[in-house]
Amino acid sequence: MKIENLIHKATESALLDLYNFKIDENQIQVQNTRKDQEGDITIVVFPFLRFSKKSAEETGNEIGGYIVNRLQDVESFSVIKGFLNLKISNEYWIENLTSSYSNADYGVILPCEKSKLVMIEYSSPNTNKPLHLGHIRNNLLGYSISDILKANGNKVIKTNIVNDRGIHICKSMYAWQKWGEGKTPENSGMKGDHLVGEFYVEFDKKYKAEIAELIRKGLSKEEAESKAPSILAARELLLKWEAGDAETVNLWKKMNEWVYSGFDVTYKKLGVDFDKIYYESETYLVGKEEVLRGVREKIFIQKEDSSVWADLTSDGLDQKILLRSDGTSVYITQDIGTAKMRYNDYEIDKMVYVVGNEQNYHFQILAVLLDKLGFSWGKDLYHFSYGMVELPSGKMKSREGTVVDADDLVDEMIQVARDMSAELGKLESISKEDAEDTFRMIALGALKYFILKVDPRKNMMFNPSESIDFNGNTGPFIQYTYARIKSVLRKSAENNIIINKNVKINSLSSKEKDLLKRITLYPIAVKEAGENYSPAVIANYCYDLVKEFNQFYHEHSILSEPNEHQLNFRLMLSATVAEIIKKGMNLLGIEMPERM
RNA sequence: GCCUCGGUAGCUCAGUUGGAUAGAGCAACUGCCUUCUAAGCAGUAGGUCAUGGGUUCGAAUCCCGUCCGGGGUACCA
Repeated sequence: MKIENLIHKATESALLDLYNFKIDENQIQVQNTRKDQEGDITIVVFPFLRFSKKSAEETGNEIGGYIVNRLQDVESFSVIKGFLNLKISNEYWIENLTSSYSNADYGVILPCEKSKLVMIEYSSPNTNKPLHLGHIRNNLLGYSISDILKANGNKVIKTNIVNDRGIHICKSMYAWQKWGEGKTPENSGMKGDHLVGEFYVEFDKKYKAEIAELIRKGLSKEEAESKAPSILAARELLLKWEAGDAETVNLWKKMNEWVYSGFDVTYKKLGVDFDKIYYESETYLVGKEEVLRGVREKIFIQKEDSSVWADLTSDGLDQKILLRSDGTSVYITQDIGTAKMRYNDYEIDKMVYVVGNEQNYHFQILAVLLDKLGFSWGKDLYHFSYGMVELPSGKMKSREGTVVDADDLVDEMIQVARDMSAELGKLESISKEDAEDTFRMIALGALKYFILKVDPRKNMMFNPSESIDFNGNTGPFIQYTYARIKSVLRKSAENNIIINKNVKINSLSSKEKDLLKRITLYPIAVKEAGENYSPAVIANYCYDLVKEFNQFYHEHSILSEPNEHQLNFRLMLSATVAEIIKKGMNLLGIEMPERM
C-alpha cells in the first residue's frame, strides 16, 4: 500500500483516538513536503484545530507522535506553522525503486475483461488542402491521449473521419479542370495534397477577383459572392457529384487519391496512425436517414418548407437545422451518420472527439441529438476540446496562405537538428543512416514536446523562428539526458558491472532521495494525465524528473564510484530514470535515441 | 447583445482537491569542458498572479463586479 494512503488512514484513526472525531476522509490533506523543509510528506493540521481545540503546534505534535508509533516507515516528524512534516524511511523509497526497476508495466494499468472500449476520433482532415500546424496539434494530442488512455487500462480504437466531399473539394476540382493543364503529382513531382491545395488557393484567388469585378459592375457584395462564375461552376460540380455523374466522380476519386497518398506520408512522418477510417462520403447519407427516422419518430420536426429541425430549447439550447429545405445535409448531419456507423461497428463505451474548441457548441448539440436518437454513449461523449495554435501574425488561414505547412515544418526542423548536431560535433562516429534517424527523432521530439507540454485546453503561441528550441525545457533536452544515461549503462556493461536488485547502502544524498521520490510519482502522473486528458501532465513530469536527474548526475560520479554498493544503487537509479522517461515520452509519441 | 474560454517575469509556459517564501525555459549578465556526452550545471537580475471587492486560519486557485483578449451564436464546413 502506498505510504500516502497509510498516512491518510493513520491520520483518520489518530483524530478518532485523540479527539474522538470521525473526520470525512477527503478533509485530510496529505501532500509532498516542500523542498526547503525537513521531511518527505506533510499533513496540513489547520483543518483539525476546530475539534482538537488546541494550538496548531500542539495538535501537530500529538498526531505526529501517534503516526510515528503506528507506521514503521515513518521515522520522525516536525511541526512548522501548522504543517506536520513526516520523515519517511530510506528503505521505503528504495523498495519502490527496486520494484519499478526493469518493470515494463510500471505506471501502467493493464486492460482486462472489464476494460472500457474508448473510441477516439482525431485528425479529421478535409481533402482539399495539406495538413498544417493546427492539424499537427490535433494529431499529436489524439495520438498521445490514445496511448495515455491505454496506459490507464482502456481498450482504445483510433479513428479518423475524412471530410472527403462537399463544396470545398469541388472548388479544387473545378480549378484543376480549368487551369490544371493536366498536372498530376507524377508529372509535377509535387506531393498530392500540396498539389490539390494549390488549386484550392488558385480557386480562391480567381473567385475573389471575380467578386471584385462584379462589385465594380454594381452588384452588392452578397450578390457578387453568390453569382461569381467560379462558385456557380463549383456548385454545379457538387450537384453532379451528388447525382453520381461518372466523369465528376472519377475526377473526385482521382484527386482524393492524390491527397490520401500525401496524407499517408505526413501521418507516417508524424508517427500517427488509425485503426479505422471513415469517409464522410459514406456516412452523410446514413446521417440523413437517421434524421428522417427522427422525423418519423417525432424526435425532430419538419417545417412547411420541408427543412428539418431539432428543437433543443428544453435543453437550454436553440433550434438547430438538420436538413436544408432542399433536402441536403448540413455539417452535423454527417456526424450523426458517422456515429450510427460506429455504433454498428463497435461496442463503444465512450466516444472521444478530438476537435478544436471553436466547435464546443457543435458538440454540445451533437451530444443531445445522439442521446435523443438513442445512442447509449451519446449523452456523455467527450469533446476533447483543444485551443488554437496562433502565429505572431495572428490566426492561420489556409485560403490566404498564412499557414505553417506540416511537411515543411518537420523538414525544416530536421535540418536544424542536423546543423545543430554538426555544430556541436555530435554523432560523428555513427553511420549516416543512424545519424539521420536520430536527427528525425530529435526534430520530432522538439516539435511534439513543444506542442504537448502546454495545457491542451489553452490557445498556444507558435513563433516559427523562435519557438523550436533544443535547449532548456524541450524534447531534445530530455532525449539528451536519456542518451547520456544509456551511455553510462553501456560503459558499465562493458566493464562487466551487473546491476543487482539487492540494494545495500547506508545513506542517501538529498539529490538521490529527490529522484527516488520523483520515481514514485510516475504512476500518479499517468493517472492524472488520463483523468484530465492531458499529455502536458506527462511532459511536465518528465521534465521535472530529468531536471532532477541532471542535478544528481552533476553532483555524483557514477562509474568512478569506488564503493560497490553505491555504484550498484546509482546505476539502478539511473537505469530506472531512463526507463521512466522513455515510457513517459513514448506516451507523447516521442522516440528516444540511444545516442545523440 | 447573449453564451463560453482565457489574462501568472520582457517572451513562451508550469503551478496538485484552497496551504508554507508563486516556479521553469528563452532572452540578459557571471562562473564552470584535462573529469561518466557542456543539447549540461551553478549563480545574478526580472512578479501588485489584469483589476476592485468578498468568503477564511490561509486565495494565482473559490464567489461577485469591472477591464482586455480568443472562440461561438448561419439553410458554411
